[in-house]
Amino acid sequence: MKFDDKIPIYYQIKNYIYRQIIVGELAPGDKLPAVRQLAVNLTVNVNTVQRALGELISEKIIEPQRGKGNFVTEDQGTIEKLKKLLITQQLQELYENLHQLNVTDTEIVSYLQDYIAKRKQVQ
Amino acid sequence: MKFDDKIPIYYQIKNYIYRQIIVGELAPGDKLPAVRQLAVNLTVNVNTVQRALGELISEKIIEPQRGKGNFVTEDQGTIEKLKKLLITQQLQELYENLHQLNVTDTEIVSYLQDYIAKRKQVQ
DNA sequence: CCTAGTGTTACATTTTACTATTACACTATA
DNA sequence: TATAGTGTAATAGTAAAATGTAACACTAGG
Repeated sequence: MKFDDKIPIYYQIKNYIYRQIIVGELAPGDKLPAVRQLAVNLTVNVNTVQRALGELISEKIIEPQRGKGNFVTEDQGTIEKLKKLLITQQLQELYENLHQLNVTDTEIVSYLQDYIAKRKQVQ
Repeated sequence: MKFDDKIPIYYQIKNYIYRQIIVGELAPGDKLPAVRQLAVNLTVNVNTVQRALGELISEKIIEPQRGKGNFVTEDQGTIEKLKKLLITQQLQELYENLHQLNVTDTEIVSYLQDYIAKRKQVQ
């Protein structure tokens, strides 16, 4: 996996697992790959994987079972809330960053529409 | 100044100066605060400021004059290009991150509109 | 010429993320 | 009960960002 060298790897792994859970690649109750396997897949160290998982455990997104593995929470509400939170965070980041560049509300929307339209042309 | 501890400080300083130039707080030809003064203002080390300025110099956004100071480029075109680049980068980041969460093009736009509408209510 | 203000650079040190390695604890199963 | 698969944790080492400090080079003005 390719990482952004401006952001801690453990943090990018955390978001990677967030995404898998939200899109259903990892369904509620599913067992995650073993930490050593994840480390190999992502070409990072076990401790780095563990640091990411540790935060997911604190947030009750996954539940560890010693000797068995890590499992996605069965609580669908938690996952729904997570998805909404992540979306809102993304929107907030865009909004604040563009406002700091003196872009107005209406411009933000129209710029986004232009951007999406341009993407479609290319594809 | 408050920094995000997930992103290098020098990088955040670079973006901070980008913003000041784009919104005109620093106009073309303006002299930036002295590096030691910037270090005090931002409560960071001179070398950290210098690292941020070094990249801005490489990008021709500012021009150093030894013994005098650092000056914003007089080339308005460079600044315009920079603004467009930053906006596009922000849009791309939002787009890709939300798509990874299985959010469709139309949903992205409507979520953004909702977000802006909600912000207005609060204010 | 001297001094204050400026950019530039170098060095040692500290901090943190990450790695490599090893060990320990628990579970399931042959 | 032995073994393989799992999570958990500790230790030591490396790399990069950031700091503290100092020195050097250039400019302007008295």
